[in-house]
Amino acid sequence: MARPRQILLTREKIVEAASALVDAEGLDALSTRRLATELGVQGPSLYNYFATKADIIDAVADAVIEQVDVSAFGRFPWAEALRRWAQSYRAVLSEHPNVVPVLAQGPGRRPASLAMAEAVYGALVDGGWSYAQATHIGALMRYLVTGSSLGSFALGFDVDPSLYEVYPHLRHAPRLAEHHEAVDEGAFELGLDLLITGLTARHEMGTR
Amino acid sequence: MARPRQILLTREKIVEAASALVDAEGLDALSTRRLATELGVQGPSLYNYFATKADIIDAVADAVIEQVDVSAFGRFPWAEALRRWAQSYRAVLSEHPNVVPVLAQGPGRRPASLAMAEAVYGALVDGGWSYAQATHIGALMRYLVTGSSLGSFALGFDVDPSLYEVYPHLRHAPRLAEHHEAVDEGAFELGLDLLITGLTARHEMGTR
DNA sequence: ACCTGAACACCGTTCAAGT
DNA sequence: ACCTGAACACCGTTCAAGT
Repeated sequence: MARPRQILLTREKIVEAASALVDAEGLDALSTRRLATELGVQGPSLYNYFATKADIIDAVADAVIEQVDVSAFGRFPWAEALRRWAQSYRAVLSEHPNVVPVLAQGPGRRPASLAMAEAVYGALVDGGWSYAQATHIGALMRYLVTGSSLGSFALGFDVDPSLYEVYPHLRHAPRLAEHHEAVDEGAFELGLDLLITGLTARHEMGTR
Repeated sequence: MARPRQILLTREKIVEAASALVDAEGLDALSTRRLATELGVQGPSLYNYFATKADIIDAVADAVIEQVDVSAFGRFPWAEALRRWAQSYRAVLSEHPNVVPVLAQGPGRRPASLAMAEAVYGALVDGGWSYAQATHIGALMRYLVTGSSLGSFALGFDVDPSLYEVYPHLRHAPRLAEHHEAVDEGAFELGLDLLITGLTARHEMGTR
């Protein structure tokens, strides 16, 4: 039984199954053997479609970025466009927190990530920022979006209450987990507001 | 040969060797067998000192956080203390970029991380911020510090120049790698400045 | 108490088949 | 061209030894 009577896989099917697995159980749950089983196939079959497991993960990550709405960049001034893009970016990443560690590493050579970076830099440069400043602003936005989408600031505190007896100000930390989405979204909105307000002020002052 | 004529390991020796390995070759290079070899010992021996590999990594991460200078919190008003702490935090993380993904997940139950969080929240609350606001500000600082210390914003672009022919605004992206520390530090300083300036303004307006 | 070899249940990847 | 079983060189972890 070592033959294909018919094609069983496509790149799309593999990416779809891998995305579902990562979303449901995390990056660590994604193994080539496990993924293959999920697809009714043997492990090595995947290598007919992807050179390495890292390439599969890259495809999963790029599929997430494809969902980000960059259309604001044509339709609004740079500050408003930046705000709308960042909000869409965060909304998408929040639905796929397990993929965020991959995206936090940078665009790599993923097409959707590069196209998004191109749109952001283009809009900032068109808006009057220098390339150096646009680079800083783009980086800053990525810190904010990826940081708040890891979704783990609140969850990152262990839930064992006895842990916090020594730390008076952290007494309520384990209860953060109950509304962790609100905490991370609140921090994101605060940061976005401070950054855009501050950048707008500098832009108007000509301090660029 | 299955006996200890004398003790070969301590927790400290293990953490030291693990830190060196992670700093030099990255988290993926840290395997229990490899680490044991480095220590002149067999893999299972490590389990006399740590319950799991994850616990070893936690100890490595906490040793990094121990180096962060939190002394500013007693000596300066909240805004200046926050700035000094964030700069020390980033300086320490920049020397250990491979550990940052662990720290980005949150404090967990690591003592130094919890003590640092306690110091930050205490200072903010003493400075007049509500617990809810202090939580947002603390989260925001972590996004900024961990994001910029991944050190990979600039490095995250693939170096193959032919990749960028389609993206006019990214033409110079591969050359970012040459001065990636400066890019990430610049983005961090810009973000820190915008956040602290904005927070100070809100604090003075009583908008807390 | 601490270190060992052997073992278990996994990995990512290669490759010579087979159709 | 695509799928397979077998194999290679790894993993983290457990456990019954041995001292």
